[in-house]
Amino acid sequence: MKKISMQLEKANLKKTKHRLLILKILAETNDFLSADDLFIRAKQSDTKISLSTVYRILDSFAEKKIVSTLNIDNSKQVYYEMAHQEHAHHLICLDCQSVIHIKDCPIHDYQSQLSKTYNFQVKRHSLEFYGYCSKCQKSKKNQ
Amino acid sequence: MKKISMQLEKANLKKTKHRLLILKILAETNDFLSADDLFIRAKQSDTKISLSTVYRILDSFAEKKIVSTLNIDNSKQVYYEMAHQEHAHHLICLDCQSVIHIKDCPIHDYQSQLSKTYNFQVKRHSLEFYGYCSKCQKSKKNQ
DNA sequence: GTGTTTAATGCTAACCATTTGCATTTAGAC
DNA sequence: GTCTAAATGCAAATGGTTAGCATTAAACAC
Repeated sequence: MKKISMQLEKANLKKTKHRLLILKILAETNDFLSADDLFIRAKQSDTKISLSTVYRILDSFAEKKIVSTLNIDNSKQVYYEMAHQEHAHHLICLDCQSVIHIKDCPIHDYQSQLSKTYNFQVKRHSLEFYGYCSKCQKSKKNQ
Repeated sequence: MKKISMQLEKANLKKTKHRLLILKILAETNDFLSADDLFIRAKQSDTKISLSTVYRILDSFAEKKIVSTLNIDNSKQVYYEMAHQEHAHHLICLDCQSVIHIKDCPIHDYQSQLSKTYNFQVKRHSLEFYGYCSKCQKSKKNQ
């Protein structure tokens, strides 16, 4: 059995052609994609799909931790990628929207210290860096 | 001259009663407020105001750095507070939505290191912790 | 103060990402 | 193949935010 459909099996989700298609698209890219990005790519295959199905599939995948989501400040859309096993942070380019993954997490120790100081039970954190990627730094100089 | 209206002066914004009102409401609270929260509070004063005015005022305030914004993961609304001089992070309660400010920033050094490693020019970062505040931890236990 | 100019406001409709309701289709179990 | 619950398509609804345009009000000159 293919690795991709195994994910659905493990998650106890029915293997539908739409779910397999969305999984395949996600598996083929390293970028974060919005629901609409996925919808557009899915339509390009010969499978017919509706946008609400894409949303419903993404919701179920998020619940089962098959995908992870990224909320970019000041952007209204949610972005999705295949979930990695590891906790990660991101460098987000303000110009071209590209995202660089960082696997290293500098604040795990800090977090447990926080919990004590504020008596706050931290469940997760989000740490995102915004700025300009090397490509966009160059093109800005040339303007 | 009052401190509040001085902010408008410094920012080169006309002193209108609506702007002064929004500033006053922001100055009176330590919480983050959504545009709608502000709209509701503003209506309770005797000044007539429309929601689009609230949005426009907040946009101008954000541009002039009079307010700072908070984007909470999985929430569609933007939250606003009077801008503090200092960079801060937050503990956000998943239950009661309360926000605790943390002035300490654990990643300034890390950030400059990142810039070198990835040749990425970091302009800012957002670091938010999600979990349960002490009050909500207690009420969860009692359920 | 009055007049003038330009920005701010109110109102309504538009927008965009996302969600929902409901009828139809399909996967999976028998 | 039959059955049943879950998945899907479609269209309409939702919620936060933005835009267009006519009206009002600051700010500045006089």
